Amino acid sequence: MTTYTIGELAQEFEVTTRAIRFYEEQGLLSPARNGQARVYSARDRVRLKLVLRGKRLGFSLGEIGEMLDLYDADPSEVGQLQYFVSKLDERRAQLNQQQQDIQVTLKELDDIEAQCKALLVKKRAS
Amino acid sequence: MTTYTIGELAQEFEVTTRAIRFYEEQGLLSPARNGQARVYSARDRVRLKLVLRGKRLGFSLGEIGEMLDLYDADPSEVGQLQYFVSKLDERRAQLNQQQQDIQVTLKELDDIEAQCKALLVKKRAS
DNA sequence: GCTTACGTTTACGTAAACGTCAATACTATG
DNA sequence: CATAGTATTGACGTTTACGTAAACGTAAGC
Repeated sequence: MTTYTIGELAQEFEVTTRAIRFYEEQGLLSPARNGQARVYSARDRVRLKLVLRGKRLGFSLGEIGEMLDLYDADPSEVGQLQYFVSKLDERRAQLNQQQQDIQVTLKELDDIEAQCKALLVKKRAS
Repeated sequence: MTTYTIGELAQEFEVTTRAIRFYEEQGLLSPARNGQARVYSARDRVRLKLVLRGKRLGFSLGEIGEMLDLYDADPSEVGQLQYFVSKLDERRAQLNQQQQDIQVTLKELDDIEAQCKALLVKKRAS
């Protein structure tokens, strides 16, 4: 059962220990303790990974928290479960929107680069 | 030559006028004036659209500013042009990373939803 | 000419996401 | 055992991206 110190995780994921502690303060992580020192399990590590992925996607820590809840919640009541599925759809819609945005933007970058290359050829000719 | 008032744009894109003025303050927009009133051209509208798309992708206004520069800059010197292309690649890398993140996340959402549906079937059976 | 609607600037307030000390504790090593 | 390295908990500071209110200008309609 491998564990990690806060410093190890910070180094692996290139974040500061301050950030990791802050995520804990926000309820996104809850590592065990050895005395007063934090001890991170494999599960904690995965959660941190998910947090950082969420950040790269531009989600707030609050939203990321909701997503983490989706991952490990076990909705016992059917009503809750349906609310749950609606939350999933919400996320999916956001992510699909992002995908579209990205594709449009990537295409635009291609166009710009093409113009640049054309310009370079022109310059080389002159 | 169609133009827009700040209120029209705010309504169309569902942002506050305050936000639009703030984007201007940050150098992302520079509408013309009629007296002291702002007058937005089609180009300004496009830029606002790009700003909002950038936001949906989680970019900071600073980064969005750089991207806007990429769109309409005309790099006259070759050195600048190469720096330019490197900037483009940088953006592309970020967007590709985001695409990967999204696909992984979407797949995970699918898995979770499948579990939910299985759970619903189970409940219906009981 | 007064109200209503929309616009303006100026300025202070605020939430989010950490950064940056400071003071202290634990552990390992020469 | 003294020092170096890594940890801890406050607590205040900072940046970003606006919100919010105040005080005022202007054009339209009754």
